[in-house]
Amino acid sequence: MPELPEVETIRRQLAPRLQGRRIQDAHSHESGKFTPAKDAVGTTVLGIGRRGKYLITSLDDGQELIIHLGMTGSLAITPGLPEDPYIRAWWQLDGDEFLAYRDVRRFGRIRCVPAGQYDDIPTLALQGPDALSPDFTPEGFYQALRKSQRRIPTQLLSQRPVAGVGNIYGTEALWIAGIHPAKRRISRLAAERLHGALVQVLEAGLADGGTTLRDYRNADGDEGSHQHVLACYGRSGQPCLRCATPLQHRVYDARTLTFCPQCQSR
DNA sequence: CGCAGCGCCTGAAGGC
DNA sequence: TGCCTTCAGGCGCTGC
Repeated sequence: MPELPEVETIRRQLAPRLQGRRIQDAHSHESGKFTPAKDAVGTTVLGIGRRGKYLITSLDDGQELIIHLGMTGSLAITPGLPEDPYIRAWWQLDGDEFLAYRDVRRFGRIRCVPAGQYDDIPTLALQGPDALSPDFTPEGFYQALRKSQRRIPTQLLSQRPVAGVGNIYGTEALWIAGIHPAKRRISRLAAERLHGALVQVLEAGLADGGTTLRDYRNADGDEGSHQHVLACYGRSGQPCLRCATPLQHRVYDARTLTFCPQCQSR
């Protein structure tokens, strides 16, 4: 699933190739999740940014084209239109190139909105500071976590205390910080540890070009490599890399969380 | 307003 | 081999 490192990898690849390009035409799957793709036709791309897991493309008519990749979304610039039943939207660029949005499970979402107007995209409107921005501070993170009584992993996935974290990197960070996934309140010190762990795992994931478990591909169609160094996610039953205790997994709030029963205390 | 629960989706994997 | 069930889970929506 594309989380911050995967989305940022794609953003860095697309930015130089999309900037200044005119969008000649567009087409989308009939679902309302994707039909706003057409609203970008006739505009020119000014630049492409990112907030959390949202790609935000600035257009020269004052709109922003907003893309969330969901679980299985990917983007690629192609010389023609690929024969692929899972292309849910495409934009035709000048020079007969296409920006193609592929999403097998259709959990992704495309919107076109006046710049900065995110009322119709609640998660984007309400999300916290991007995890790799200077606005993500240990103290601010601690204060944000204190506002909710939900379990810490659930809070992370809500995007409200911090933006860009999904189950993979969240699971890794909780393992590094030694925080049990059932916890609802953590100390200031633990919040500082979790803050540091989140930055650490997200930067490592980005340096590895993301995590490819099954679907994720970058804009060149390549896999990431961070799946080879995951310490906790997907390793239930295998020995903890710190203490050799077998890792366990349990479902909390409809999400599977893997953790070390020894190192991650309640 | 916070939050729990559900629905959206489809391919892969496991059981029989 | 083939059918069926389960699982993966980010996010929007509904209703308490």
